[in-house]
Amino acid sequence: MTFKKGQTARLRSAAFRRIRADHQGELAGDYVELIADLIDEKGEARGTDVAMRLGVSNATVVKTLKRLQEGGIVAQEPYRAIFLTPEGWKMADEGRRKHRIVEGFLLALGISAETARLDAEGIEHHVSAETLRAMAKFLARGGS
Amino acid sequence: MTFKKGQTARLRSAAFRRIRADHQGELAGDYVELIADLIDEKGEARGTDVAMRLGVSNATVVKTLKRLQEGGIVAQEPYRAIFLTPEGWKMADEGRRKHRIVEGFLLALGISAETARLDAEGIEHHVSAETLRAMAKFLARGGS
DNA sequence: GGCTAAGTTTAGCACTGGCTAAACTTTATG
DNA sequence: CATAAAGTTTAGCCAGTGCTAAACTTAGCC
Repeated sequence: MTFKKGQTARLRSAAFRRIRADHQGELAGDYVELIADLIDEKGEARGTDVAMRLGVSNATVVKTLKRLQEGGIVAQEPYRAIFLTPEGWKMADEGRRKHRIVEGFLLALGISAETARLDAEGIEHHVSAETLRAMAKFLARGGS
Repeated sequence: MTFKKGQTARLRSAAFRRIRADHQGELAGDYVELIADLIDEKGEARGTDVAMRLGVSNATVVKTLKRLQEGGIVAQEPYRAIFLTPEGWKMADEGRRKHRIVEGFLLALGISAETARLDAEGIEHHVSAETLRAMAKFLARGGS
């Protein structure tokens, strides 16, 4: 996504550009959070578990992990469990924090637990720092 | 995609499945809303305007419009302006309604106008009917 | 130790959504 | 009314994210 600037810098397009950028990081975020959860839960993350929880095939997981590995976010030896690099852990923790706030916020709004979980997963990657702060504040003062 | 290793995995993967489905419709939604806005604003929607506002190239717009045309959402003759089918208008109106609610909700939360606009664009496609209802209700009672 | 089941990776395909460059059509101007 | 400018389309490339089927590795069990 190399947009060489110049007269192409239209204000209106900023939002859509950001969304496309968000989507790029979204998949990485989902993988990393999931891997972190699996490690916390069961001590290790295996490709099959990741595939199952994301609802994709093993092959897709392998391919994606390869990209994430090149990005220095995860580490893995062939046929072995998946680990997170320090960078990966940082990303996972940020993601989980965001997730907690968004889901908690939706619950405070009166959304059902099931929907809150589903919606939070989608919304979490599109929430700016400012909005996240507002949600946290809303939560802190008990949803009013 | 046969995972019967328990309900937990199935439930978790549902969220990610929905997000992938959302993303598919997201692009269509963006195009259609934008085209509707352009028609309302200037009487017609041209490819160049769409490209400019979305921040993508003309060629990308042409290719995407072709798919949307096959989906019966937009109509266009070569070298002419873009129109929406009745289906397209329905989609655009729903999208704009959603958008208004989400953006209004963020403003009511105390988010700045600029951020509200940006975030709403991203969030709008991931908000369930239930959450949208809650946001509308929150708005209706004046943000409390 | 050897077999088999489970788990993992590779290979190859499809589609989406980006891009640039070049060709073509429409429109505006002198 | 001819031609240049603006707008649009086509062609061809690339990367990401999904899939299935087949090959390979690891692990569990006689």
